[in-house]
Amino acid sequence: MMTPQVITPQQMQQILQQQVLSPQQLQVLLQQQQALMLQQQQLQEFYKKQQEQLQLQLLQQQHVGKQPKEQQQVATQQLAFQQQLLQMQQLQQQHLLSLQRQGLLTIQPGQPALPLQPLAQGMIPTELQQLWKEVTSAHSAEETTGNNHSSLDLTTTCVSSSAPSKTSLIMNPHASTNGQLSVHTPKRESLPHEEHPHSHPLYGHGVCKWPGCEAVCEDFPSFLKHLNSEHALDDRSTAQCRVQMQVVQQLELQLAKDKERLQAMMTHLHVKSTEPKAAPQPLNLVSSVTLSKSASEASPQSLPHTPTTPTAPLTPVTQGPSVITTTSMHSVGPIRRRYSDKYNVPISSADIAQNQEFYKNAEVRPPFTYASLIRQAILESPEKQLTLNEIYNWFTRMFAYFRRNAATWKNAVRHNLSLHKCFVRVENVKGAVWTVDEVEFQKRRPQKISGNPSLIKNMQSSHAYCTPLNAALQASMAENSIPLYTTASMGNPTLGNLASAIREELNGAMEHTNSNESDSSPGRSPLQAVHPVHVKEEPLDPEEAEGPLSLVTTANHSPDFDQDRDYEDEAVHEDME
DNA sequence: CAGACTTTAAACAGTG
DNA sequence: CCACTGTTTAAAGTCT
Repeated sequence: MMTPQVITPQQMQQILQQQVLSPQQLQVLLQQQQALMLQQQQLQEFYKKQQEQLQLQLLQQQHVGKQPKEQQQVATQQLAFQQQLLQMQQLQQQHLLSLQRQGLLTIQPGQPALPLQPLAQGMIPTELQQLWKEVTSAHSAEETTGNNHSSLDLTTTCVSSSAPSKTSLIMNPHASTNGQLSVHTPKRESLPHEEHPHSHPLYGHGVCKWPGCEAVCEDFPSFLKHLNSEHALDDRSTAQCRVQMQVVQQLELQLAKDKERLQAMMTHLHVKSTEPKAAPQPLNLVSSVTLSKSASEASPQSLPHTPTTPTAPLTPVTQGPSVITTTSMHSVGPIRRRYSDKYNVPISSADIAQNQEFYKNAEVRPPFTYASLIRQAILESPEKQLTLNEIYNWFTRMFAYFRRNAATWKNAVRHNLSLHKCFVRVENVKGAVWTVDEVEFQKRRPQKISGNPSLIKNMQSSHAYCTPLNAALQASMAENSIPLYTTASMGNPTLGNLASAIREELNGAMEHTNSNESDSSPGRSPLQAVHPVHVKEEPLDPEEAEGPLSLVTTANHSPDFDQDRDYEDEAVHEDME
């Protein structure tokens, strides 16, 4: 019941500054959001039915094609089909969740979300990196058709090819209200809460399901009261609606794509099912199971004591559509992964910098070693030296992930400082500060980042085993998510710094080449030029909140920003939101 | 398989 | 005594 995807007032402000909806627009959006919930249910049903339908068809095909060999092929294809369908189901949910969170994090309303450009492919947090890679390889052919994000004509794509009449029947099992699947523009009459007097898409299990809310409401009237008071037509709600709208758009876009894909598969099987070539993803039927399993089981392992992810293991992906949890991050990101090994991703500092915004807001574990992060923290400082506490502060400032489990990662930081020769402790007038011995650091560059065992295990279980199956899902996630990350503000002066550090890490990990540009001039990435601010201020005073930096992270209790202890308690606070 | 490396945990000492 | 800092050891896991 944690609500990690809280949208902070500051974020709200930012969003609102971009654009504000008119009440009319808001109305429409509200309806759309409600309809989205319905859509989800309908689509779930639809996919299930569709799957059954497919099985029937394929069985028939088997009967027709007598030869055993042929049957085998068909069976294989069938399985692949089932995978695809399962994928789509999961995709629906995952996508909703993820986008919802991501959208809340970094969406910039004024900016069109649709130009799906691979802006941040190198630095996409955690799985998104993999996702992106797989997208670009597996999905690259699919040119973005997605301008008509608003139309979800299920009836045309999937259905038409094979079983038009039947599918349309099963499409909406509880279509008592709208007869056909009017996914696109929800009709007033079809709103769920009008079907059932006391059911509301924004209300379930005694909690308000307004994105980021989850206030407890004992009964429906109190919920309505809450809804009217807390989510009235104001700036905040407006902005949240905007976000939700983008979520919907992305979902629709993705769905359209996957439908297309499915149709292609179906068409392919229908027309030439005797073709020697097997289905696209013949390998692992288990993977669909594994996917959800790994998502739910691996998470607790990877974040053993992270109060932020309690819902991850507990919330199966098959939850109701309106449930928004940390699962939305799809394994919550604790997967540490190098970007370079398997994929030679060109990495631009822009990518990195843009991604930093993500890490500042999302509790995703940054895919960098402690040593790299520490080094970067130090190099970012005006005098290339930091006290331990300042390093702590940098971590919490720059990475939402490090606002929790302070005992753990702080210990790790200290451990790294002591352990690595590249970190040199210097006695200062005011105490001891830590510096970086760049030579030493470079020495250890060539080796690869391995990272947390459990994390890696997690990654492997979910990636290696499930890769083929996940392709579509991942593709969709990546495709839709990436732009969202990248739209965030670029004004942070330290972006370039971290960017360089990260680039550093990447360079080292990739080729171990040309590693001088970044390390010798830590803050001088192109991005930094835009914002020359930071480096000047408060070399030693951790209490001082640094203007641009603190605004996102401090959300609920900005004054205490630099006191890490607050972050440990943050779970409690955030739950109140 | 060994070695290098990272992460996490924990014990311990010194200091204010 | 406590909290913080810093050092050190150990275990577990990955990667080459």
